[in-house]
This record gives sequence, C-alpha cells and structure tokens, in this order.
Amino acid sequence: MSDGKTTRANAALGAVTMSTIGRLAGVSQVTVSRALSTPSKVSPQTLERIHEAIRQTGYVPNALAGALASRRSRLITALVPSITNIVYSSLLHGFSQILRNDGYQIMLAECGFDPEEEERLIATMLSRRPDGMLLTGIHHTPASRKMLMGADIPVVEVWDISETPIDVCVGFSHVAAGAAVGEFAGQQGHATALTITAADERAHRRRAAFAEAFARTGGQNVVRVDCAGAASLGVGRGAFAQAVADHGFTHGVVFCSSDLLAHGVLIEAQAQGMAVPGQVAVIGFGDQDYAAAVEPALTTVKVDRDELGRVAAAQMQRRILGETLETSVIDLGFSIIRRASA
Amino acid sequence: MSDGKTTRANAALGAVTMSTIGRLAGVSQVTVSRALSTPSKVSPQTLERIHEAIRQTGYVPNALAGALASRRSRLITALVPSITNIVYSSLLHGFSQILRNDGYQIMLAECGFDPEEEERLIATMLSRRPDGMLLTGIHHTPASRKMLMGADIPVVEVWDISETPIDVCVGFSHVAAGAAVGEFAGQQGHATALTITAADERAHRRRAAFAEAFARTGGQNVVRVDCAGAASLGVGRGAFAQAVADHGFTHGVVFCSSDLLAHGVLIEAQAQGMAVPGQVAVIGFGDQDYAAAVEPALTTVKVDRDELGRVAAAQMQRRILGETLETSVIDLGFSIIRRASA
DNA sequence: AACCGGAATGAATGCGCAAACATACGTCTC
DNA sequence: GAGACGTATGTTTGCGCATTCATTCCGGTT
Repeated sequence: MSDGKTTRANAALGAVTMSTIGRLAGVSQVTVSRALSTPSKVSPQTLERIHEAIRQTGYVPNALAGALASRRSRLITALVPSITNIVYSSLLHGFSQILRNDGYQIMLAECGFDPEEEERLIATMLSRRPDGMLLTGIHHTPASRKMLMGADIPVVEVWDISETPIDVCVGFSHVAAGAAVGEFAGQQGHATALTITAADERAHRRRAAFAEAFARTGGQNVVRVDCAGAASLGVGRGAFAQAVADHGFTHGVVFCSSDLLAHGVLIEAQAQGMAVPGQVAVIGFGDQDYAAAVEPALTTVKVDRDELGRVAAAQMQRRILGETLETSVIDLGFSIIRRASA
Repeated sequence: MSDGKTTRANAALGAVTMSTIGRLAGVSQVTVSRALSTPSKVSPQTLERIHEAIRQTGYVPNALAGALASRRSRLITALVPSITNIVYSSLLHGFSQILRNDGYQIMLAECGFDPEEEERLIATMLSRRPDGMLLTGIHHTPASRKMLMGADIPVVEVWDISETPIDVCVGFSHVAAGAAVGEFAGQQGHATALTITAADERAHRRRAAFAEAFARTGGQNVVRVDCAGAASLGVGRGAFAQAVADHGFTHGVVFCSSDLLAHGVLIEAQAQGMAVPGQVAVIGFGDQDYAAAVEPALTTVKVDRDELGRVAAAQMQRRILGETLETSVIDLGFSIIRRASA
C-alpha cells in the first residue's frame, strides 16, 4: 500500500476508490485496475477477492480519472437539430446501439437549426474530450470547423453529403432527392405544384431542386408555402388551408418537407372534401412508420435511417481504430415509395 | 513556470493546456484557470493577454481534469425509456434548457422499459460522476437504488409519484388519471369500453384504474387489447381492427394509452365507416401537439410536460445547491381535455 | 547449478486542472 | 511610520486512474 495518506483522505470524504478496493482485497491499486480492464492478467483468486470487495462497497469506477490518465474517454458526442424530431432521434438509435456494444457512451445535445448555437455546443462538448463526434448536416461555422480539425478526433457528418467533409460524411443528396420527386410529379402530368417546407436548410434545398425538376418535366407553376417553426401536423394543416384560401390551390401535387406536414395536408384535404389523390396528390418525406398507416397511405421519400446510423457508427469505429478511410463520402441514396396518396 | 518537463511533454503530444496558455501569456497556470472561472480576480491587461493566447491556439479546456480536481463535473445525466417517444423527449426539453443556462450539460441515455438495462446504464452513467441524475418512473432494481443512494448526488424521478422516492420525485398519479378517465367514460353512459395499451408499466396502471372506475360508474364490460412493442399509429389501427374483428367491438368508448394509438384508432374507425364520436368515442393520453389537429379533434389527458421538466430542473438546482427540501414528492396533476372525439 | 522466460504483482509517475496556501506590493488608517 | 488590509499573482498539492518500468517467484532447460 503506497498511499496511506490518500486513502485516509478518501475515507474522510466517504469516497471509494481503487485503492480502497485494493486495501480490502489485500492488493495494490494497479492490480484492481488490471482486474477491471484486463482480468486475464490477474490470478483467479485475486480476481475473486477484488470482486467481493467491489460488491461490498458498491464501488463505481471514476471514468473521469480513467479518461484523464488514458487519454481515452470512451465517450462519443452527437449533435442533432432536434431530439423531438423523430427523423434525427431514430437515426441515433442505430448509431448508439452499435457503439454502446463497443463500450462507448453517447452524449447527446440539441442545437436547433442554428450554426452559432452549434458552435457553442461543439466547444462545450469538446471540453469533455470525446473520442469521436457525430454532427448533423454539413454546414458549420468556420470556427466550428477549426475546433474540430484541431481536436484530432474522428468526426462523422450525417444526413447530407458534401464535397468537403471535415472528416467522414454519410448521407444522401438532398438536391437529387428533391429533383427525383420533381420529375416524379411532373411525369404524372400535374400542372400545378404546392411546396410546403419547414424551416430547415436541407428541406429548402430539396424544395428548390423539386421546383426546378418539376418545371423541367412539364410543370406549369409552383405555389410555395414556407413554415417558420418546426414541422407538426397542425402546421401542415394550416399551410395547406392557407394555400387553398390565399393562393387558390385546388388541384395538383403537394410536396411536403416531412411526412408530418404531409399527414396534416391529408387531414385538411379530407376536411375540405378534396379527393386524394384524385384532386390533390400528396408526397411526404422521410417514410416514417405512420406513412403506411394513414388514409390514404402516403407516398414519400424513404431514407434508410437505421442503415445510416449503422454506417455512421461503423465509420466511427474504424476511424477510432486509426484506419485511414479510402472513401470519406458515403452516399446512401434514397428511394421514392409510391403509395396511394400520389 | 514550474513545469518545464510537463510542457515539453505536451508539446510533443500537440496538446494545448492551461500551462501552454500561461507560458504564451507570461503567467502561471493558476492565473489562466482564474481567468476562465473567476475573471474578476485577474487584472484586465493579463486577461487580455490570456484571451489572445487562447484565440491563437484554439485552446479548449479539459473538463475531465477540471471535474476530477474540483469534484464537480457540471454534468447531469438523464435516463428515459425512449428518446423517440415524444412524451419523454419533450419533457427533457424544458429540463435541459434550464440547466444548460446554469452551465450544466445533460447526458442522455435510453433504457427501454427494462429495469435491468436501466441498472446497467445507471452504473455507467455514475462512472462519469454526474452532479445529478434524472430518472423516469419510480420502479428501479434494488441494486439501482443502492448505487444511487451511495452516489450521494441529487436524484429526481419524474413522470410518476411514489411514496418512497429515492430523493425527489415530480409527476402525477397514473392511477388517479386512469380512474378519472374511467369515470368520465362511465358518466357518458357507455356500456362497453375498449382499452388499447402499449407495453409500458405505467400505461397498465392507468388501464387497470380505468377499468375499475368504469365498472364502478356503470360500465358493463371492458375489452382489453395489449400491444407488445412500442406504440405507433399502425399499432393503434391494428389493435382497433383486431378488437372489431375478434371481440366484436362495435359501440363504446376506447381508452388508448397514448395519443398515437388513439390517432390510429381514429383512422381505422374512419376506414371502417364507424362514426366518431357517435358510435365509437376515442380518448387518448398525453395531449400531443397533433391531438387538436386531427379529425375529429382528440379528447385526451393532458400532463404539462414542459412544466414537469421545469419543476424537475428547479428541484435539481435546489438540491445541487444543498438545500434540503421539505416536500420530496410533487404531484403536478393532470387534466382531461375534452374535444370532439369523446 | 546456472539460466531463461513467463505469470503475477507492485512502485512510481503524470494526465490537466482547482483549491489551499503563500507572497509581493501597493493603499489606507491612526 | 507601523500596522492592517486588499489586489494580483505564484507554489504546491492531489483528484483517481492508466501506464511504464521494475520485482518476485515459479517451472522448465541445458
């Protein structure tokens, strides 16, 4: 026992440390450390005594101290615009599950859609010395980029693809997705389109690509309704009602930036007695679990979020292991799921 | 400068520490520490030099080391059954916001509805030495309780109330809520009720209380459908279809354990041509934002989740400041929001 | 018998910071 | 002008652990 003084101080504070356990088991602190991280290097009898001491005291290792000493925190931070938005939280599901199995903890934070707020959060998160970081989207402030590159940890950007990723990015092209829906709508022979778009930069990129492709494929005109806040069923209803009332939208195709908005449109169209898809065709985005369950079932754009989370996790693992990745941009694509609504 | 050796080692590793900053600014490490935590104790000129050095190097403080030295991590962990379930994630919203303003970071984890999994997560979370912990629900394994009481940190349990909280609990009585809906349904003169309940222990307590109160208030019989997995719109539709097909449920009141399930019931009832609320009355739980936006608008039980998050945060703050609280159980109640569906 | 090599353990050190204590140099008071 | 006090800084120490480098003890070799 090397640290009589230390353990006395601990006792006064009531804190149980590795030294406490060691003293109870008749070994030194190092042996306890080994028993927990590399048990094969400790004899079975010693291991048993150590575990007994841990059981008796209810000892919980101090990961802060461990991380400080080893320079590995086994912590991965994730930054999403909104945890209440199922698009992002479901993506995290696959991601966390895989990394949890590797012994990593995920620390989550919500940055809204504001790059400045994101920058502040990146700074506080980096102060916890994570072993890796997951970001949503590819647009970050210059200061954020600088901090991240200086941090020298793997950074995975998801839900979009970029020519110039910070490190690795996994996602799909929002422009391609919007354009694909625009062509789909145009080919169905609609003359008029309505876009309902939430306050999300990526949604607006899809909208712009949609409008361009719709016009190119024979569409005549596009009515545009942008929503200020977060998407919700009520916002979708309201936006559609507004398009009908203010813009005289009575026939055509509606492209919503999320299934939630599209669902709101379905409800409002039904309330107004408009036939879907006969009079109004509705297309959502995201293929949420309810998209197939609504009436009529929703035509939408599917992005495999579970797969996205899994691939992001796999890339994170490989980067943590120090592998230099050949491809740093992974495009997972999307698909249009055609159901009854359009 | 006391630590020439240390700084040399740092330089080799490329790590910027307080000593690095101090050297650049011509002061000691302590002064840098003071500049960041108590700037009023440092002269303006020194402060300026320190900030300049921080800017140049892109220094980010190491919160792990700070927490280890000060024994305060400025970290609060929260454990919820599911982050994709908006009931819990919206509750966290108010909670995080308040504590973030106090300089606390929130670390989130998802435990499903499994106490064993919760126990494992509590252990890993405690290893990060949080300054406080938020738990969902009041049922935890004995080992969990022991760890938490031993950790000597504030623990706030939310979304339920208990006779024997670990520390503080903030919520409402699920039994009282279920009973209130049961009476409400009985008084409307329905003879038959259908309960659709997700796999959630609290939801089942509400269901049982509902059935008891419904019978007491004149109800004749209760059809019971329990769902295995998580609630969703599709599951609600399916459960209602099953009740109609297998149990011959054609008239009466439906009490769902969540608004999501209730929404599914609305859609299925409409698809089957059943009038709501004329033939079938539907009652949800949670008062989600879409409850008012669906057709017909959903009658439901409202729990002020924002308020709940805020109160939980306030209690956490006070306990962290060391105040011994008079009341450790706070019942926030609930209310039945009567809309068109029942 | 001298040697080797592996298994099990321990001593010493430092991760980056905050807290306690110490010092230097003023300014104000009687 | 001696003491008291305040402001700005520095020195020292240790938080609890992982890492590195010994050390001891063993059975097996030659």
